[in-house]
Formats: sequence, structure tokens, C-alpha cells
Amino acid sequence: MLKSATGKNGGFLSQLAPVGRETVQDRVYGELRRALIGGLFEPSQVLTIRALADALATSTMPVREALSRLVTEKALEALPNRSVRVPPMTPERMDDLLRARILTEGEAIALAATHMTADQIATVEDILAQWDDMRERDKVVGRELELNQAFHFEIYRACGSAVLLPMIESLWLQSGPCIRAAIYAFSQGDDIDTAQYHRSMVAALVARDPRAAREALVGDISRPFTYLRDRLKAEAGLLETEA
Amino acid sequence: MLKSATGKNGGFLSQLAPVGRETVQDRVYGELRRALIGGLFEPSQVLTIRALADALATSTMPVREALSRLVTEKALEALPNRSVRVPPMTPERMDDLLRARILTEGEAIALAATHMTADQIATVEDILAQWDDMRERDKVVGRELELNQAFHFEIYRACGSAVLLPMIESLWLQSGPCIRAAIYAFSQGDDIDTAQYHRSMVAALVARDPRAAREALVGDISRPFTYLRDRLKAEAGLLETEA
DNA sequence: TCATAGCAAGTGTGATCACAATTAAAATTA
DNA sequence: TAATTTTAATTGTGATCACACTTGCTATGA
Repeated sequence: MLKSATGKNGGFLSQLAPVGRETVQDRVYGELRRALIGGLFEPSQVLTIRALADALATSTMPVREALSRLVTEKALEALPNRSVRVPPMTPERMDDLLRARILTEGEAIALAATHMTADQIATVEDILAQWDDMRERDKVVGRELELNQAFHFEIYRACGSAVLLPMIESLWLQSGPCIRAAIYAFSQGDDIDTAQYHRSMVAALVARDPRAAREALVGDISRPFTYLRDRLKAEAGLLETEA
Repeated sequence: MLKSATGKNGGFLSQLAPVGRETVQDRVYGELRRALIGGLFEPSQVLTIRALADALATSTMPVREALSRLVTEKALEALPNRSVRVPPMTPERMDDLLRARILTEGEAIALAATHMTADQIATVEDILAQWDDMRERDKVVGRELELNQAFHFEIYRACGSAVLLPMIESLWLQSGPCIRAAIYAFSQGDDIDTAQYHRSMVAALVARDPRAAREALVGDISRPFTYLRDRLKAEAGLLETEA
């Protein structure tokens, strides 16, 4: 009988938006992902199921499943005590992560340089414009991380690889807790370098030049890592002289 | 008081092996992983929680957590019905997987070529020798897949990257259901090519030649993919002529 | 004969409970 | 006072149950 409704009087049913069937577990998982990529958790911080369940206003069940999912993709670490924590950050691990990101994201942007449609390039350019706009008007941080993520993933999504994309997401998840500090430090001083790298990337994409695109990307993602690694080593050296 | 036991009369406690504290969930997860990499599940096959729980003689709880873990690493696929299945295999997906594997495993073996110790190389050579030995004595298949996996991962483990290794494992998990058919077809006819590629890889490793190692690896892992892709296309063409 | 409604078996999800293991604090003893 | 034991609170794990949704079958209607 509902079918007759659509048939008789135009389709008023087309006004209705799909209601969506996301499970609680998916929402918890997504929320923890956002927090992790955004660097809301400190490295080495221990996460307990019940505390998270309280904070997210659910039972323990969806939380524990979300946690084990994050452990399998190495976004979190399972301790021998069976508790879960954000992986600690060491210079070696940061180098390791950077190498993997250069490898996979470099390949993705090289693919995107040859695959991207004009529409997709326009979307990326639009994000860049939003960024410039925001920088000019007010120097408030916060949106900056979000726009950076949107910029990169709009490109990676366009590379056409359903296998590469989740790998990259996993790497962002792993490096999130580390690089936030660096990104924040940059954005303090009206970060002109990041914008320059992003402009180079877009230029390479419109020129359909995979090599130039990859090169610009490597410069972009290397900077926060090397910055933070150097700072870590400086701190370690400082501690050594104290002892 | 136990401490006195070790202290007084030598350490009879050193005879005891660690009992291990693997959870049921971990065992279920490992079991499903083995089955997936080994190709025991068909592509597109639907997996139900209760059926698996019965088969593994546990309750549904560990199974559902293992399943969601496998879904997040794309080893399984979540359908809109909320049921879970082995991802179907298409030529596009196979090309996608092969590209990612060439990228990550190629990088891993190139790193291993410069990092590996003599001991680690000896272990790899030993696995190769076991393989030759097995091939000469009896032509029984089954061990073949297992040895192939051991050979590759002994190398990848030696590359020294804690980030790359899980990425590669995830890719094997995803390509497992696809390539089993191809590997099996090869091993039927006394597969001499795979052995040749593996020998080239070992030679490149002892020569500390990253480029040669990468090249041999690419040849090794490309073969089953191209073979199976061509067969899929042939089947598709056959169906077309029938219709 | 075909389509639709109703029924029943099967399935995933989330909540709750019992239990074992860990951790921290308090109480005891040397 | 310091080391050790005991106690209590916290935490993860696995089992079970209730509920909603899906799916396939049967029955009733046009």
C-alpha cells in the first residue's frame, strides 16, 4: 500500500532521508578514531573500558569491541596486563611511521595525479581556499587539523585504490598521538611552509605530474616528524646532561 | 617463599615453560586468520557467529570480537544486513592487492637486504632447504603453503620495521582467499619457477643487493596473481559467449 | 496463478552478571 | 621503621539473556 502512495501522488517519499543504521559500536569506534587522529590522547595513556563507557554514555560492550578493533590496527597497544594504552612514542617509531607514510601516501598521490577528475581536483582546491580564508580572518587553531586531514584524504580517496586507503588511515591513526604537538607548534607561528607544500601538491595534480606530487607530499609530511624527532632527541640529551 | 626455592637448590623452576595467557578471543582470531590466509574460506562465503562458535567450541562472545577485528583489517566484509562474509574476488581487487603487496613487501625485502644478520639469512636458507627436501621426497601438498609463508615472513620480520610487518600481514589476509587456487595449481605441476624466484631472493640477500631482492620478490608474488587474473577473465569471456 | 500478508526460525547487537586477575591501600609482623 | 601479608577496589573476560531485524516459508487473498 505504500507503493501506491509513491505511484499516485508524485513521490513525497523521496523527501525522506535515509535514517541510517549505524550501530553503537560503530559510533564508539568512530569517536575513538577521531580522538586518536586529533591527538586528544597522550602517548602511553592507559584507557579503561568502564571509564570510556561512562564518558560515551553506553555500556561496556560496544567499547570493548571498539578497543580490540583499534588494537588490531595498531592504533592502540595491548599490554600484558590486558589493559590497553596509546602506544608510546619513540624516535625509532616515528622514523618507522614516516617511512611507511612516505611509501603509501606517496604511491597514492602519484596514482591520484593520473586518475583524478577535474571535479575531484576542484574539491581539493576548494579545501585549500578555505584554509587560506581561515588563516587570513582569524588565527584560531583547531579547524586547522581538520582541514589538513580533509585535504590529504580527498586526494587519497581519488587514487582509486580500495586497498591503499585503509592502510593510510591506519597510519594516520598511529601517528596521530605523535604529530599533534608538532602541528600545533607550526600553526602557532602562522605556518607558511605547510601552505606552500599544499599549493605545490595541487599544482602537480593539475599538471598531472606524479613525481612532483609525490615530492611535494614527502616534504609536507616529513616536516612535523623531523621537527618532533629532533625535539625528542634534544630532550633526551638534556636529561642525560642532568644525570 | 618461592624465591627461596630458586635461590637454594639451583633453579628447578627454570625447567617450566611459560604457561602463556592467550585469551579465547585471541585463539579464535588466530584460528580464523590461519583459515583465511590458507584459503579455507571461499570468497563471498558468509560467516555466522553462532556457527563459528559451535565449530570452535566456545560461546559467541569471542567469535564476534574476532570477526569485528577481521572486518576492520578488511580481511572480512560487513554487509548492510549486518552479516559478515569473505570479500568477493574481482580482477580489479586482485590488481589492487598486488600493487600494494609489491609496494610494501618490496620495501620490506629491500630493507632486509641491508639489515639482515648472518643468522637470519641462515634461517631463510634453512626453510628453502626444507622445501627442496620436501619436493624431492614426496609430492604431497599442504606443507607448501605453510613453508611459503614462513619463507616470506622470516625475511619481512628481519626488515626491522614494526609498522610495515602488520601491514603486510593484513595484505596476506586479504589476498589469502584469492591466491590459494593459484598456488595449488602451481604446486600440482612440480612448480619449479617459485623455487627459482626464492633462490634468487636468497642470493640477493646474501649479496646485500636491495634492488635484486626486490626484483626477485616482485616476480615471485606477481605470478599467482597474474595467473589467476587471466583465468578469471577467461571465465568471464566464456560466460559472455554462452549468453 | 500470482502477489501479498503473516508466521517462524535464525541472526546480530547490546546489557548484565559472575569470575579471575590485577593493583593499591591498609594492617600486620619482624 | 621497613618489609610483608591481607584486604578491598578495580578491571578485563566470557557467558547468558532480551530484543530487533532479517529471511524464508506458508497461507490467504484477488
